[in-house]
Amino acid sequence: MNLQQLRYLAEVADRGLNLSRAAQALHTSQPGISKQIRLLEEELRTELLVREGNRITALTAPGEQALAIAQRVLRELDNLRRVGEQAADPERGSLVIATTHAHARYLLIPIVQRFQARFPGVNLSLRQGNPDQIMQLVQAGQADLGLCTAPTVATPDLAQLPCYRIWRCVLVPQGHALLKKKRLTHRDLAAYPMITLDASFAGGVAILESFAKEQIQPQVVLSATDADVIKAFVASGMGIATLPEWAFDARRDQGQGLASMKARHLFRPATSYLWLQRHQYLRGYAYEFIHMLSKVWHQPRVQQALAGREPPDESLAVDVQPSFGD
Amino acid sequence: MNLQQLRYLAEVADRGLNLSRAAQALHTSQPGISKQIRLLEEELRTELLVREGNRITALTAPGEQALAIAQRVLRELDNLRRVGEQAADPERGSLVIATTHAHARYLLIPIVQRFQARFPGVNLSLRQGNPDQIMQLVQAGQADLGLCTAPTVATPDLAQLPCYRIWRCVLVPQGHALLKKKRLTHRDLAAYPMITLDASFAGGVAILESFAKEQIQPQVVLSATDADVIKAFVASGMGIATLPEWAFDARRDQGQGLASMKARHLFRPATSYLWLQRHQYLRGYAYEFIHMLSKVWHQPRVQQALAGREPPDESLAVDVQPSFGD
DNA sequence: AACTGTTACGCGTGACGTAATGATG
DNA sequence: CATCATTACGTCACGCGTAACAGTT
Repeated sequence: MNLQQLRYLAEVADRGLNLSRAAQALHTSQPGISKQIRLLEEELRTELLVREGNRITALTAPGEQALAIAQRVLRELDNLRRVGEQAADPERGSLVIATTHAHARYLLIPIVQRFQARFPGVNLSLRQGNPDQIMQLVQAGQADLGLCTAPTVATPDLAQLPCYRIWRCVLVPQGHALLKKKRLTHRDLAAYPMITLDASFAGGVAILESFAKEQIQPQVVLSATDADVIKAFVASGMGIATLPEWAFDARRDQGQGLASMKARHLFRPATSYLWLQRHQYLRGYAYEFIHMLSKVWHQPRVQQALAGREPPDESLAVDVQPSFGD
Repeated sequence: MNLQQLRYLAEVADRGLNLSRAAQALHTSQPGISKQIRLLEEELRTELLVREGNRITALTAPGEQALAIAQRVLRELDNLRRVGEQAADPERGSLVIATTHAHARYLLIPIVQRFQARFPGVNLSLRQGNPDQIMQLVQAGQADLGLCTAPTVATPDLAQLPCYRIWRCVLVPQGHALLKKKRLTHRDLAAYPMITLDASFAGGVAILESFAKEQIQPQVVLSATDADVIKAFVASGMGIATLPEWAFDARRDQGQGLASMKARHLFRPATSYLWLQRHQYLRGYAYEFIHMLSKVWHQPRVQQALAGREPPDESLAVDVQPSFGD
């Protein structure tokens, strides 16, 4: 039994049960993979792979379990490496954050700047995606933390830290008829074509549900995953939209022919969460980053949430104060 | 990075940070251990052990974390081996059960017999101890399952499955004055010297608390960890005792000059739990054994409890029906 | 043919054990 | 001097790569 064997098994599974590709990905020879996996099977006295002819078509039942174990072990080895890095140089390393366009563009920019100034040695990278993709990245250990509203699929092994409370406003072109209204209603909005967030975003779904509750059918002409795209469409007169309040920058967006209207009485706030893999070691600066995101989440509380068995209280989510640091 | 290095690290920690003893325990040379640990430290670029002169006196902070990781990895490797064994021969293997004397002697005997008949290839072994020791065995992976009332110390990573509801009876010598009473009271009992379970047993503590609630001070002359010892003392006239109802065998114990009296109105039932290490793979026959213990705990429910984040409902504990299969 | 996985074989690294050295109470 | 840990060194095994082979599409 051998670490390589576990690495090989995991990689083979990752590459669609193709030894050649796994070998390629690991920069090693293909017979080596074959041999080591056979040795592992021999030691366990169990076939892990289903071989048909000269193909591998599936994992056996014990193979599935072995794979799960291998993945856990490999994750722990990653953690061990991080422990070393943390001790060797706490200020140097990398941090991968998976989040949505809107969070990255409007919330993270000032935070990222402060973080970079504080930790110039940390290689910070952002990955964008929809909530499902974000969860997947965090789950797989390809991102250290995720930041987005709750996704449509349940995922185990992820801790869910309430972070921001997101109020929506309504975005209209300047000079739009709605601007004369003192207090918007669902019915007012439904009179105009609407642009929403993609259904993979909780924000998008929540808005639609709030209309459904009023028994009103809004006319959705387009859905997008990018707040800037939505703005551009609204500016071009294609319709009105809802956006997080902090995604509207009065200073700049007014120059683009846009105006925003309060809508807190129409839409309940969404919550965006910080997502962490329970079994992934976090570098010290990752805790610092989280603390910069929300003062609520200092290191001991994060660790408690990671260890804890029930999700933390929703009320820990804080309102976002608009700050355009760019 | 290497499995051996992790094994060595764990063993060194286990042997009081003594390389020589670790080498001895692992049937290998002492310089080998030294070398490998240094290699690991070199790779992580961090000292894991605190060396003073030519002694190792402590683990560094990263060393502590590395040790924890190493232990998790080693546990997973154990699991991997078990997966192999399970697949290779589901009916052959070993099963270690840690429990108290009373459970072993009065509850487990018939179950063990049935289990042995069903799985003659399984090497079943029982380890006795008080609840704290039992938890420790399960926690360390030295026992596959524990069966006892709740211990005095909290332990993480253990799942706690309510199993039995234990009613107590009062044990007196035959012809004892108390036998004339129709319905016992705390005050009646306090008039006689009493023999209790050791304080490390929840049972022992619970009985004393029930007296405390009545503001009555029983006169405890002796505490023991063994139901048979208690019986012997009672038979010899040293005092009266409380015992689980099923620990009194009318057929046999009456011959020994003992009698039992109902006391369900005096003492609330205790709950005994099945304890499982959340991260330890259970062989198929282990689930069978658990099912024999209590029909309530079939495999899917056990697995759910292992994965679940909150302890299962207390009401899953069932009354024990006395059955003396020996 | 192109692509798969397995078997055969030779090479070199690296883990191990023995022996020697160093350090400490 | 007994008891540790570390350094030095020779040996052997094992993991790896190349090459040849075998089974599918």
